[in-house]
Formats: sequence, structure tokens, C-alpha cells
Amino acid sequence: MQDLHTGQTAQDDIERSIVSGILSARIKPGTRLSENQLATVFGVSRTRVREAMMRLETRAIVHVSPRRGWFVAEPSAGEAMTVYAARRVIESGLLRSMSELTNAGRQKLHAHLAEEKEAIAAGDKQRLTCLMGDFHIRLAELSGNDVLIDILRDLTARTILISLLYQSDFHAMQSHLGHCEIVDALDAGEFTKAAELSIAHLEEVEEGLDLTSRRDPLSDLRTSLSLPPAAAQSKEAAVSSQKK
Amino acid sequence: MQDLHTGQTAQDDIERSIVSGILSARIKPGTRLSENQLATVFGVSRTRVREAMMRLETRAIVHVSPRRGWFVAEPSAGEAMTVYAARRVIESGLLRSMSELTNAGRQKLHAHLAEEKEAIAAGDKQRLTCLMGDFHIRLAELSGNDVLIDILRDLTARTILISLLYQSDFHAMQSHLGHCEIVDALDAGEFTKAAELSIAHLEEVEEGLDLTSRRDPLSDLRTSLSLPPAAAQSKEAAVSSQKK
DNA sequence: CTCTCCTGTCTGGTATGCAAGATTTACATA
DNA sequence: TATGTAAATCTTGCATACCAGACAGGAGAG
Repeated sequence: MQDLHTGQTAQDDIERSIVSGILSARIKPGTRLSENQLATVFGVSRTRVREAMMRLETRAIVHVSPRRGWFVAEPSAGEAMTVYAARRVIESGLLRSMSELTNAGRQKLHAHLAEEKEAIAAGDKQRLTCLMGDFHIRLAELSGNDVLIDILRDLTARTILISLLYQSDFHAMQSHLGHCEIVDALDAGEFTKAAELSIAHLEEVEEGLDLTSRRDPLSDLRTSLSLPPAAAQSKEAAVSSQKK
Repeated sequence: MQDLHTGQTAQDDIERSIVSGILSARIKPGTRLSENQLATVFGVSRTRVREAMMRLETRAIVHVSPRRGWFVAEPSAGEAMTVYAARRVIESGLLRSMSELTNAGRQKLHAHLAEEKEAIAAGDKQRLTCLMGDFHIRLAELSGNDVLIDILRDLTARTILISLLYQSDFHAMQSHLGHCEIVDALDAGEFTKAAELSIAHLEEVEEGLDLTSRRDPLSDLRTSLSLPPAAAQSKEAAVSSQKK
């Protein structure tokens, strides 16, 4: 029996909240996660916060700088490539191993694509980032394999962090079309083709990243200095300018 | 358990020791892991032991029964099938994605196969269990992808636990031949064939399990009672005899 | 004015203490 | 002898206290 779920503890809440925040692109890479602050926010002691952090650390979602603090992971360029390579291996293997697409699965996929279209029409970038990652979790869910789903969920979280770090301009429509192609292949029962499309899609997305430019700790500072407003606003400005 | 302490500073030394114990089939599924005992053995307080346990729990290697204790995971039959399915997806995807086999990789593989042969000749079952799992880690290492290596290492640990639970008789030679076939295909540069062979191999191993027979909590007790000596001593005897 | 050093304050790291649940054991009773 | 009950003794869960490292800011020397 899979009676591993012991119920709803507060430290699970902390963990879930942070992951959810990352998956929805609300928490940015490098964000400081103070034990004390989280403790007061969640109304618990630091002990439980620490446990949640430890768990997140094993999932490569946060990291700790000794005596300095916990931070949301900032994957390096090399790490980014590794994660994408791993996703290509797993997702293509998953699609290739499929033998049928259930009606429930088909409906979920199409519902998701509809959501993507909606978000594109609305120009909601944050929601799009979330949905683009979610699509691949939907794919994993087709397999019904909890192990794979968990793995891909974590990889998706890391991917979102990577996107936020290295994605200069977001070709949402391009990604969306890639998703549509994969779903089309699945609809047609052409699982091998879907697998190949997923590899191509992930390569395409990875090539859209700017992994060559060393992620310079000073880059934030530089962009900040070139702009009158606060640093946090600079990215918002970039987003709105890209929308036009 | 006495020979686990390595006396390092390590906070994750505890984690490593336990994983290593599982990978080498010295620690059996369901083994109780007392916080106090581990704390004294490793010469630290319960705090750090707990942190290690938490991390291992997120890797599905141990689980906690509230207020009862920590135990080495005992994967259910369903979980076992899920893990094997995930391994098929990932390992086949990994092999299929390969484009070349480096000389270093080739040498490592052949060295490993030689070890397997040696262990078979010696009839060392515990060592064989370890090696049979290690082979798949060697495969992962071919990719040089740390993410995949970590994932497969954890899955291998779970697989070993599964083997110990459900594997009635161990067809070591059969597994070994399967490994040889995969290496042959890799040597020939036939990565697609290697991928297909890995799927067949994993299916073969899974079919060798007895997943139908419900794991009886009393089985340990029964087998113990059928033996003249005490149950706890039999394990110690097996270990020490292996050391010689 | 600049550089250095010192100190106050904040951070996580670790250990410990207490509370509460679960299990087992001892014991009284039928 | 079998059984129900209560207490003793484990276990983990959680919070707190204290320690040490890192950083910032100010004072003083050059």
C-alpha cells in the first residue's frame, strides 16, 4: 500500500508553497528565504522551516550559503544545459513508451492548450511561463507514473528558474506551437513522432536561452544603473516593451 | 550497523552511509533507523540525524511513521512496478540519446562486467546484488549528465530494496548476460538497439520478481523461527563471514 | 579624503529540553 | 490460563537557547 502520505503537516505547506511560488513564476531565482521570516509568516518555529529547506535543497530548488542564508536556486549555464538534456531523455522516453492515449488524457491536453491560447491572447507573461512548464507535467501525467511525474515536476521547477535567468525574450507562440505539434502527434497515435518532436521542442526552447553570456552577478546592477527606477521594475519594463 | 561510522565531519555523511548501506544490500528494507542510535553512532545530536532522514525521505529511501520511527522504505508492489517503468523510460531514453561511446566509458563498462563475472564465480550474492544495480549507474555515467545520474542512483537504491523484498530467486547469470548484450550493442555503436535491449532487460528482471505474493509482515518472524540461532545473529554472521 | 579596523547585529548551525503519541510490559482479575 | 487495563518506557515532534560566522557601519589613524 502506498500509505506514505501521513497527512497535512505545516512543513509540507512551507515546501509546497515555495514550489508553487516557483512553478507560478512568482518567486524569482536568487530570492532570499530567511528562516526567521518564513517562521513568523507560517507561524512555526525555525526548526520546521529548516526541515522544509533541507527537503527543497535535495530537490535542487533552493541552496544554502553557509552562515549567509537560504536562496532560491540560480542554476548555472552548465546546470541549465544538463537539466534540458535530462528532460529530453526522460520526456522523449516517456512519449515513446506510450501505447495509447486515453480520452481523459486527450481532453486534459486539449484543455491545457486552450489555456495556453487564452494566456497568449491576454498577454499574461507570468501565467504563460507557468503554463509552458505545466504542459510538460501534463505529459508526464499521461503515463500515470508517479515517479516520473515527481521527477519531471522538479525538473520543471528548475526549468522555470532557468527561464527567468537566461530567457531574454520569450517566444511564447513558438513554444505553444511546439506543444500543439506534440499533441497532434499523440492524437494520431504517432508516439515515436511525438517523442522526436519533444526533443526538437526542448532543443528549440534551450536555444532560445542566452546561455553564452556569463550570468554576471553585476548584470542586475548594471541594468539597474542604466535605468532611473528601482531594479525590480526594470524587468517589468522589459516585459511590457516585449509585449508591443 | 556498527561498521557504518566513518568518523568524518559530515552532516550528510549519515545520508551517504545509509544510501551506501542500501546500495551494497547491507541494510534491508524495513530496518528501523532510530534517531538516538544513529546520533550516538555518528557522534552528533539528533538534529543532524533528523535532517539526514528528512533528505532521505524526499528521495523515497526512508519513510517515517509518526511517533513510531524511521524505517528503510519497503516499496509496495505497485511502487515497484512504477519504479521499473520509470527506469525503462529513463534508461532507454538515455541510451537512445547517445551518439558515441568514449574509450573511457567502454573501459569502465568492461571493467564492470569483469567484476560481475568475478562475483558470479565467487557466488557472492550480496556483492552481486550491488553490482547488478551498479551497472545501471555506470550506464548513466556514460551520459555525463549529473541530473540523470542522481535520479538513476536513487532509483537504483529503490530497486535494490525491491529486489530484497520480492526477488525469490536471483538469476544472476541471466542479468549478467543482459548487461553483456547491452554493452555489446554499445560497443557496436548501435544505441537504438541498446535502448531496446535495456527495456527488455528491465522487463525480464521485473518479471523475475514475485509481486503477486503479498509481503507478509510475519514472514521474517516465520523464517527466523525455522532457524536454530537468533534472527539478529544470522545477519551478523552473514556479514562477518563475507568480510573474511 | 581614504583606508583600516573594530564592533554591533544579523544570519544560519547545533544541541538540548520538554511534550505527546505509540508500544510494550506488568499485573490484577475473571 | 486468558484477558483487560494501566503504567512504564520507548519513540518522534517541535520549540527554544545558545554559539559562531558574516556583514555593515562607524570611528579613528594615516
